[in-house]
Amino acid sequence: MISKTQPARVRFAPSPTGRTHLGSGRTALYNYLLARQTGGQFILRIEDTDRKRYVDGAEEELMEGLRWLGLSWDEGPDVGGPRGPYRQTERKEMYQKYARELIESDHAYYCFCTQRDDTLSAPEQHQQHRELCPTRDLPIAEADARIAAGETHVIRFKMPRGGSITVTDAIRGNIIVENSTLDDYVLVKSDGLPVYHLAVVIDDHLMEITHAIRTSEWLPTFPLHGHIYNAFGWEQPIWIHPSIFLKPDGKGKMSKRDTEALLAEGKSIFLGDFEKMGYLPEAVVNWAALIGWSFDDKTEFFILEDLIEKFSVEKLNPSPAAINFSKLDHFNGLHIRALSIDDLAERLRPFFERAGYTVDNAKKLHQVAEVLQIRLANLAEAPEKGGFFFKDEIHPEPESLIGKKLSANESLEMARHIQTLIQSLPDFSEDTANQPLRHLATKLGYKAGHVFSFLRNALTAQQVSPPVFETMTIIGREKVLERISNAIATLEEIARTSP
RNA sequence: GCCCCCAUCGUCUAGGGGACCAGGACGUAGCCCUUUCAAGGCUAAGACCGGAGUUCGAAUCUCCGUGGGGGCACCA
Repeated sequence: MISKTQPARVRFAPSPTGRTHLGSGRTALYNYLLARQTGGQFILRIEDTDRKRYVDGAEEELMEGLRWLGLSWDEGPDVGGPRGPYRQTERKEMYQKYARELIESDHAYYCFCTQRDDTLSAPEQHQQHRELCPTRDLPIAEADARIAAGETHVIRFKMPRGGSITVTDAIRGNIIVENSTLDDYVLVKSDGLPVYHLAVVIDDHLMEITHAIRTSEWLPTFPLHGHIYNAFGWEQPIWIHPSIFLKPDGKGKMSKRDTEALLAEGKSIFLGDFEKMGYLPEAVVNWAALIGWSFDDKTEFFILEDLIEKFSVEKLNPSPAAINFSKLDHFNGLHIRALSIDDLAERLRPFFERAGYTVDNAKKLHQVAEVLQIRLANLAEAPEKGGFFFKDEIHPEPESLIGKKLSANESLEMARHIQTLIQSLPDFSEDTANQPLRHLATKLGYKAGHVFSFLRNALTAQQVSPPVFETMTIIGREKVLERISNAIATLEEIARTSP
């Protein structure tokens, strides 16, 4: 049982090698939740030791993504902190010092082998480095001399030949691995920078990390990390390995090709894309939290504050989970509906503006938000569903103004009656306008649907729209009458040519 | 090939020996509500991978299969 009262020091440690995935977002989220729940610290550490894969701007996008989700960190490269620096390339000297310690305690050795030895036969290529390396047991003094002479080298962990190691994951229990299946992993590269395995151990130790959350991709090298801890004689954090996300069909993890295919169908798993696709950070958080974690057998709607209170490592699910975009849409709808109208209005504003509409009337925006709220699966569809509210002129399809099974002349006649009635109405509320319009339909021998359908098309130029009365109220008397007379003009035109 | 992890409806999951002829959610279908679309309400179909054990009793424990996933870099 992981204590909720002992402050947890946790870290999210991504490498700036590309765009930030939803999976990273979830890992960051779980870390954040544990820190906030226990009153501990959430640390952001940039693992940038791979200079070849470094992508400019990735760090910025990553931070933006975390901020968008609402995950704030207490220590990190931008805000600093007592255990910095928080960028691994800035910690180079520390790693070298500790690596030397490992050499001197005979847990590691200098290796001068070339990166890929083509003189090796095929079977030898598959042999463990441990069995091949000529300098594995070279005296340190001799190795130092070769290094001083400028010979390129790496530092490798000296994996025991026999025995086994037990490492413990909080959601999977003990994992026992034979050392014979492990090899002499490189710890420090020839460029002098550590590889992940060394850096993570040293950093987590020095930063006093109490819980290390990372995905199950790290399980295969988990035993190595255990060995490194043992070599240093350090106490390990509580390890937590949630499973990775699988692509929507459940067949394997997301590849570059998959993410591109997703983009092509208007979906994305990049944190940086959700906002402009109309998703609320609240929905993404809710959705991601529930992939691989659950609270109970019925509660699914959570905001960040709920999750801080309710998250528990014990309820993490060890099996891999396929992501489900329709569930994201569902959560987005729930969170849109949970927003206050004012909040929704302000979040909608940029979407209307980006679509080219001028939104200078706050009251109108508020009304539009109110009427759109239950009709939106995401914010991005607002202009398409409610753009007509902001247009000066609309152009309904002429055919759409003709009632079902009615002639143009009949429709025209009905439209004129509607116009007269609307003009005489004190206002457009459902209470005052509904019955008169229905009576009108009955009196003329049409269906109520004919009347409403005409109004809908005349006022919105859409077959599908918010309810007519609310729409009329928002559009306003002047515009309503203008659009009706425009529609009548169109009908007159049609009636002239094909009555 | 070798190593590791995992295994309940199509998907996400509840379940930690009897409360389960297995509950919830998404999606799907139908119905209700209704001026369209939604939202909401109701209903339906839909799963314990297989085989041995352990036990009075197993979705739950053990083992073996099988299946799925991950990893085998001087990447993280």
